[in-house]
Amino acid sequence: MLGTKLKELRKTKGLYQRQLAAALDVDTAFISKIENEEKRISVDHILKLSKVLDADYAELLSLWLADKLHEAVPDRKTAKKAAENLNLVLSNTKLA
Amino acid sequence: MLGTKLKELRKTKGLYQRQLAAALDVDTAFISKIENEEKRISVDHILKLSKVLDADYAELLSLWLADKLHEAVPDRKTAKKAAENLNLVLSNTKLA
DNA sequence: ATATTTTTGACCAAAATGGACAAGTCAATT
DNA sequence: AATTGACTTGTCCATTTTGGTCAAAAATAT
Repeated sequence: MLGTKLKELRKTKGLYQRQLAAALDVDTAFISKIENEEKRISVDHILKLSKVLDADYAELLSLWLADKLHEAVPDRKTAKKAAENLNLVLSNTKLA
Repeated sequence: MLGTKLKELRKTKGLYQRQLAAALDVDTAFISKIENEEKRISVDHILKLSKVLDADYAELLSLWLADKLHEAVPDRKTAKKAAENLNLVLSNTKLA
């Protein structure tokens, strides 16, 4: 999910992988793998990319989270239930 | 979050760590660390524990997910936003 | 045809995971 | 005060995962 989204964002921005690679200080092979969901991206990379791509960080994060969830819980219904529950849990959590 | 919840569940069920350890085929030291949030628990362990503890799997999963999220995104507000977004993402996903 | 971009496959070091084991602590009994 | 049972803590280890690199191949313009 996230990789595909990143690729879309990059394309509509008219950027090359090379430019994202520079922003993260990695090579383009790595970017390619991220975009094709072969490698997972770390959260601080997401932060940087959200800036370069002018995208909403939290939105990208939610895709990252969705990937994690689906990886761990293949059953979509259960995953969905867990995600709904997550919001309940978090809304009962006081913010600092 | 999850470890603490598991400990509570175990206590109210009047079980010993020993019994959970048996269910997962690990030693009690490991259970102790899970309950005290020193080690992360895997998803299939969660499944087993949900049975032994007679708890809702999806609910436990949501705590597992919350832990993951907070680990990766220390900022609570951003985490919350991402979690909300997650539901949007998942509800637009067709179930198979 | 050739230049540029992207993908693929093999590989790697470093870190994280999932434990075991021994020894220690803490309460409750005896 | 000695023992027992439940839990915790520290150290250690093998295996797996992460986070990439590099070279070469394949697509895609030009």
